[in-house]
Amino acid sequence: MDQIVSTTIPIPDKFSFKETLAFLDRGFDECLYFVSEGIVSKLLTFPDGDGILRVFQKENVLQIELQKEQVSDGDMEGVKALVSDWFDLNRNITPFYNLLTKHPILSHFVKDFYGSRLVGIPDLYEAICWAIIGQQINLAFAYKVKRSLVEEYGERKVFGDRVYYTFPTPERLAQASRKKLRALKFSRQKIDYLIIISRIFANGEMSKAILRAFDSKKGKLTKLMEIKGIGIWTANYVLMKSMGEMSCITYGDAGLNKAVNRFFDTGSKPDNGKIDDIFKNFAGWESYLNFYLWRSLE
DNA sequence: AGCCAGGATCATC
DNA sequence: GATGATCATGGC
Repeated sequence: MDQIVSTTIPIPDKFSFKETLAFLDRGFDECLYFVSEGIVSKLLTFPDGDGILRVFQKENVLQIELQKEQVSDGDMEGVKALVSDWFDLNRNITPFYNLLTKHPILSHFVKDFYGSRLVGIPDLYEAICWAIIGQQINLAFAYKVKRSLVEEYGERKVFGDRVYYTFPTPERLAQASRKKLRALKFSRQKIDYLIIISRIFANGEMSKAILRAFDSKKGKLTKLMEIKGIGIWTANYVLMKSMGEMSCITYGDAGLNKAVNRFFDTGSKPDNGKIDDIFKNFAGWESYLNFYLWRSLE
């Protein structure tokens, strides 16, 4: 019989759980968590077994619940850290809002998305794989490909009337069959990327700790881009979504270009110079502007 | 039906 | 260091 243990996180200034849920539940076929009735739930793996995480707002706190056979204090500390990381709770975004407020064109983002935090992908390996999957295909299709991959190679667990999955481990995907991956609608190129990256992670040659050892963003970008399949877009995406880097721009991003075209009188495809021009007013907060521009497409 | 998707690589100039 | 072809398939 499972235990259910709860803890809370105070709601920080300029944080809206509702906005977080709105981003998490954008209508795509997400397979790694559920959003329903104001509750996010997700399967997590621990060294001694699986657990279900549930997060919801209760008055002025975020309520965190972990359902697991045996919940330790360490588990709860880990889960709190995970949620803070996932929803970027430990950040004072007032400086970003100050920059937005005085911007001639984008100031309305403050009220449009008040309290919207940059929702991350805390697991670096998952973030990279997801970025690879999403390269050059529409998001609806990308989510379907991710689902098929997760259902084939991830861990599956039934809780109540729901089927939960975790993202596949690098060890597992490193040995995935190319033929199967082709059947899951991966291109040959992406199969190569996926397997190479999985081997690198399985061998311990890439990790958050390894990236953190580079103190500059440029160092981290370079390290990531040494890996086949990771270009400028993926590297920035990953640093933004998984490493808490605040000055990332997803150069070449189709959605970013669309949003920029909507608000600025740039030609059809804004080049990097044009993008830099727009982002230079948000030094240190480029990732957030990037995220808000994406959100403006919803 | 045809162009575009939250790109990257390799060849070629 | 700039372009162009290629990858692959679904969405709209």
